[in-house]
Amino acid sequence: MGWESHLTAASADIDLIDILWRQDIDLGAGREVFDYSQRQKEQDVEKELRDGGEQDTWAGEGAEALARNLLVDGETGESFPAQFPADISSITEAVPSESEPPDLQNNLLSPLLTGTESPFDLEQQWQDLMSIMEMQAMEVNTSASEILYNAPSGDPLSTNYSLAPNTPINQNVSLHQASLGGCSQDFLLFSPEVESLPVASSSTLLPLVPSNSTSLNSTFGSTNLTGLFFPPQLNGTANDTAGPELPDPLGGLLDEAMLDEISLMDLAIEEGFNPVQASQLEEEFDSDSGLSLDSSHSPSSLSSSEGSSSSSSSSSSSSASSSASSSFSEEGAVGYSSDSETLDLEEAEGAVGYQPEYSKFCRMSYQDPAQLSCLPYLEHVGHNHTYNMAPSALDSADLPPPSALKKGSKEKQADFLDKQMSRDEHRARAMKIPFTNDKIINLPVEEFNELLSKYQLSEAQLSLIRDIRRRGKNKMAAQNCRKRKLDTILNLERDVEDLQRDKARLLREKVEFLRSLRQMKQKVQSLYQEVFGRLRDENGRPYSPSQYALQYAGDGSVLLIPRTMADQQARRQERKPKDRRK
DNA sequence: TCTCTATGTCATGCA
DNA sequence: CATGCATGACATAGA
Repeated sequence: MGWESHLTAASADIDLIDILWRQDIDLGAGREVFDYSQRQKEQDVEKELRDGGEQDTWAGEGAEALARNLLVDGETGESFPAQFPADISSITEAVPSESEPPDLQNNLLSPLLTGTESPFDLEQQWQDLMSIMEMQAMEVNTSASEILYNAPSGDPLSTNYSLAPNTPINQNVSLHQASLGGCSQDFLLFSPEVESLPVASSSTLLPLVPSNSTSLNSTFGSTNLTGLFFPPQLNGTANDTAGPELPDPLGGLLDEAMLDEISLMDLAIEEGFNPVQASQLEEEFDSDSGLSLDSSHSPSSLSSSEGSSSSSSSSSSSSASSSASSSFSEEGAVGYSSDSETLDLEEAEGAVGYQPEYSKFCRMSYQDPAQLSCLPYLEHVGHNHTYNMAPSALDSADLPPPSALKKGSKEKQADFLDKQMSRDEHRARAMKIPFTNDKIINLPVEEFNELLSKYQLSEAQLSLIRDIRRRGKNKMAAQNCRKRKLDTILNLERDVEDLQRDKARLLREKVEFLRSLRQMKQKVQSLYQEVFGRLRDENGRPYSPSQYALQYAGDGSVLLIPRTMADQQARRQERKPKDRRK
């Protein structure tokens, strides 16, 4: 499909979003940029980013163009701002197309062409170019539907790039052999639309291939160089004239899944990374982390695999749990807080088992403290069973409650002590249990059984003791459990923070990679212009960029092919990744 | 009075 | 099987 049709539709079309996104892959712009629900919010950000300079322009230009109907490349979906560096704009204006008059091509000069440039320099540049292509091949080759790059493993310079034997224009002209005119003033730049060439067009082919290796297969598997060589600005100039859409081979360097997350986050990072804002943005990105998310921001880009912190957190929490448990044990907390509930004698005499309702119905004015003080177990009443109260605090906390002001000091104290006792302590007192709850609960089983054997206890007393022990242990267990749970939550929060930091760092690195990738593309582009501009036909005249283009074949050869064939091939190959995407 | 938090307790499962 | 521990669920007190 052509880009124009989509652009004219210009509505919220998913296909258009896909296209724009794909074409902006090499620009570092994520799919989110094209999300219409998000676009409005992002426009301001993008505007700021664009204003920030050329470095920041590329990231959001697709969406910007979509929103403003700016110039958008019909092939790549890439828009370009009106202001260009002079050299770039001159190039883009002159990029030839079928509808452009040929004389426009004369405006183009390779910016790198100089009369003093030595052939060695050119070779060096060509070597660089081939190296880049090889890198590209390694990344792109894995995709069957992707344009095939079968870069030669050998030294690129050792490759003999020659024209196909049956080309009507020239035969066996390698790039080395091609007459490299010095600084031709009327050097014509090529058009960026060219991508590749169909097999059937071999008769019109002008392959620059390694010696006799120009198989049609390799030609078929050739790769668009123009998308690689031309920066988005250049591609954008073909908007009005060009037909075929051109996938960017270098886009294959970037995993789609990875690029899915490029968006506001990246932009924010590139603007000047703010960890706090980044974290907030990440939360909006994130669909699975359980954090506050806004899926409307990027419905199509939500990566389904936000790093789960379960593993790390579980390990850390488990360790924390053990530490928490041990630390808790060190506290020796018994967990007896104030509880004024007590049992009456009736219960004390007749209680067989613990009845929770008793504490509600039997709230009573217990026995006279003076009497209780005579009981042997009362010597332990003052024992600090308060779970979270320091002994000194307990000792000094003898302020009587207002209700007890009229009572005697002894009574007040007893009342207070009574309130410090737990229900089980009250029950134990009521049942005349001859040892402390602390012992009941904390003694080891053997010692506990020994203790029980020392006394003649009724069945009711034994039952209560067992209940006290059970409840006491469970109380501590509950406290440990809650502390563990709290620690787990804290560890998870810490893990989330760490992961957010890691994510922000990775995004930062990604932006840097994209930036360097763009620079590399620009370099390759200039090298392409350099090489193409120095090619000469049998009459010593340069090839017209509107009619020919260089094409990188899978076997490492470079072909000089007619643009019409390349356009057809480009259309054919453009459909593949799109179908694959669906 | 309602809500929230801390704590105790029970039931249950596991070791 | 008894015991202890862990934990979810519920109840309750108190701020």
